[in-house]
Amino acid sequence: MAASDPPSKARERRGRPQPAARDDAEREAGAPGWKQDPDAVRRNILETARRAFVDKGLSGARIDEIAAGTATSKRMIYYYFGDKEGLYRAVLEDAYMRIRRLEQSLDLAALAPIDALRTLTGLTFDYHADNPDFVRLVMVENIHHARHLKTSQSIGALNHMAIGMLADIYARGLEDGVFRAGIEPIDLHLTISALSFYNVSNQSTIKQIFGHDMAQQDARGRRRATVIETVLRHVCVVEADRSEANG
Amino acid sequence: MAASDPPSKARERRGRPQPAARDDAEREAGAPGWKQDPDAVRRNILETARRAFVDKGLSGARIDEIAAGTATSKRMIYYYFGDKEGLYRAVLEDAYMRIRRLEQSLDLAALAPIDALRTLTGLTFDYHADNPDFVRLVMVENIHHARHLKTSQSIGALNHMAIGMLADIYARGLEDGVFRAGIEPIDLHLTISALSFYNVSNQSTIKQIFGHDMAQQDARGRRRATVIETVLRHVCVVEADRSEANG
DNA sequence: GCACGATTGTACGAAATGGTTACTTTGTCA
DNA sequence: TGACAAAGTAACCATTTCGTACAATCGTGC
Repeated sequence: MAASDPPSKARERRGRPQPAARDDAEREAGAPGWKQDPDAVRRNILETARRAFVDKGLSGARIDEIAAGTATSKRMIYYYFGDKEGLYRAVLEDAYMRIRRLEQSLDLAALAPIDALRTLTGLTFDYHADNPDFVRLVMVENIHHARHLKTSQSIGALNHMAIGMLADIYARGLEDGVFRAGIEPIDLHLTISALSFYNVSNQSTIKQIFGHDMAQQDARGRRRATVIETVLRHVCVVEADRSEANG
Repeated sequence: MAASDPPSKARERRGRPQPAARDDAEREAGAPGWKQDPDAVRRNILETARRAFVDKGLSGARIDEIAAGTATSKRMIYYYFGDKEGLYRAVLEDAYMRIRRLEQSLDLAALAPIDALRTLTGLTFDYHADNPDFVRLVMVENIHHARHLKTSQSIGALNHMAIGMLADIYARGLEDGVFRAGIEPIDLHLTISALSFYNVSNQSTIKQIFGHDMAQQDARGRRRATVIETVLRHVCVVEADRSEANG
């Protein structure tokens, strides 16, 4: 196997190759030297690819277009990611890693159950609205029956901890007597997710059919409040203080 | 323009061509004669194409595969639909026509506001669950930024009447004093839609990540009740009789 | 039954696309 | 300074895929 071969899994495992990459600034300046920064090249490719997959879907995205959008070349895409599916899987894994990191940074134990639920719902809503790329990637993956999620090593045993957090909040709320009994945490998660996800995923068709632009700031703000209110009303025993919903 | 040319719009408008098509039964029997049934051929193509687009997306679906799945040939696809996008648009239009027809057949004026809302929500949930193809088509269309919805003549001014019905139900509920004030019908629609849609659209990833199969009958039934309950709790002034949700 | 036009299967072509090879450029160290 | 290895590029190749030309087939009116 020559050095210029596309990296096999064995090769990748053995040790990370050290390709050189022009730093963007240096490249534009036309400076003769470049820094060796494989990670930057990887990230650059990943970001460009994400935009493409998110915009056109897996089959719709074109490797040549992605290559043209990067600071490097098609050769490097195959060098780092093997093939189109490998690139897509890397993009997907990256997206899930991010949301996982965010979840891990959350600590709602200090808040009262109702406030914790309000906060978690608001954050979930905001995350979706602020990261349409993530939403669209998940859409694409669902179109493909989550085939890549299945085969991905790193996402395989992901098991979002959102459920764990929700279960915790819910248990505390039950104990305090502010939440009603008989609700499954997964069900609660589905409700929060659905209301947050749909707002981004179906923006285009909704706008087209109803002329209602959910991306607009004020529409988004109002919708956010409604979603939080809906979730609280669903869980709370009595109509608790949900005057103004905030994160 | 020769007779074998793909039909231009002008030609289609001038008069429907009358292609012959073997009836499935006759074809399998190897009978020499066939009935001329262009509509059946059209429907057959449309149905096969829908399955393909729904399964692989717009770019992922292959014309040759679709042709192989029909009772007729690729030639006829181009004969009737011009090109791949034309075929896709026809599939999309067909899907929206169906849901529109369903909506028009609804008459909830006879029901009390709460019952009407309960019924409408249940029907919406059921329609989505029973027609995953429709849901996936809308997903695909959203991936493509509703580009084809924009350019479609027949869907252009669709303006779902679901909003109108909701507005009516809501107004009556307000009058009766059972619904609280300050809710936008469009907002209500978004909530119902989101909760119904997500359950189908994200089935694959949810199952993969949480091991929760939303297609399962009992899970679906429980979810249905939850969705109805959520909507009612959102709208009703007090916790109305929502013991067991039924359509 | 026969001619004619409508309908359909086959085989093909051109463009696009994923993937690879051969070669140049750049950094480094004796 | 010059040779060598690592990194990068552009041209290339094989295959797929959309779309079409052509001729064979079939129903229908005379």
